[in-house]
Amino acid sequence: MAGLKYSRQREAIKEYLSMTKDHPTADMVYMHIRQEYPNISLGTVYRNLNLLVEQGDIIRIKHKDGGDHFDGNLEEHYHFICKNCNNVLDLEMESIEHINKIAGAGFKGKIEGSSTLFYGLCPDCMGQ
Amino acid sequence: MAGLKYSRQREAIKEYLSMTKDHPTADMVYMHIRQEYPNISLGTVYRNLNLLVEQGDIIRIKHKDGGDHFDGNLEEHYHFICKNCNNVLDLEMESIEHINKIAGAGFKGKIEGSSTLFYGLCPDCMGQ
DNA sequence: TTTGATGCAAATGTTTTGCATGCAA
DNA sequence: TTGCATGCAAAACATTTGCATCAAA
Repeated sequence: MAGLKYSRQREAIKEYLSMTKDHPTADMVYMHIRQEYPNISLGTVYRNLNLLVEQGDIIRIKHKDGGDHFDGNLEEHYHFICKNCNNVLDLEMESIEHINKIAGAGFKGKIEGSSTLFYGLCPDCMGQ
Repeated sequence: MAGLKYSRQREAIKEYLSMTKDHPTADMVYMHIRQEYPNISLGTVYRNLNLLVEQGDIIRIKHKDGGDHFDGNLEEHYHFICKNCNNVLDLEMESIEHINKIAGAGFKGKIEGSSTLFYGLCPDCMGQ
């Protein structure tokens, strides 16, 4: 009954997010896909981004300023936001999945996961 | 030159957030403060919430659905969001501050902090 | 053909802002 | 008095949604 149909727009969005190392917002995705599909609408971009997040094909990153950012990199990794330039970077670091056990220790509910966002100054902004 | 002036509205907001165990949104804060100050405007609530976050008097929690939530509890603690009822709960758990060191290990920038959000099912939603 | 996906535009929900007035210092 | 804070309303954003049409299956 689910019945998901193929759409080239959705494929293009997924493809773009899996290739880029940026962490674009919905609007940035829209701007990019528009180069290939000039008629695509922002609504379609939003619909597909939500769909892809639900399916687990991409990750949604809640950003302090403006809207959400999206990431097509499915390998376990962590994000860093520079408080100066606001860029989102990938961090190369060992897993911190153990924090879920720590959180679950005294909790009567069920911890299914967690999302961590690191912040500070990125390499480029270090020298002021 | 900053010159911050006293305002009873701001005090009321701060007071409310430091007392309640809920994690209200801007609108919920507005509704509550309105009982004491019927003329307060939503704009004032937003202005003061932003101000208090900047000053470190309260914490902003980015929630999946709808707007941000706010917390006046300044002691180090962690938050949990139930994927079923969407409530925000405080978690009693040991510190996981060490993850900042882990993140900083191979990073050329500067990690100043992090925010972690746990999610899953809360005790009330466990039995369906 | 049947039904999900799209483009377009209008609608929604949240947060910010301009401005005249109020109030703290 | 000076100038930050407020109330009000309009504006700015980000995101969602209704609907007629398009295109997979």
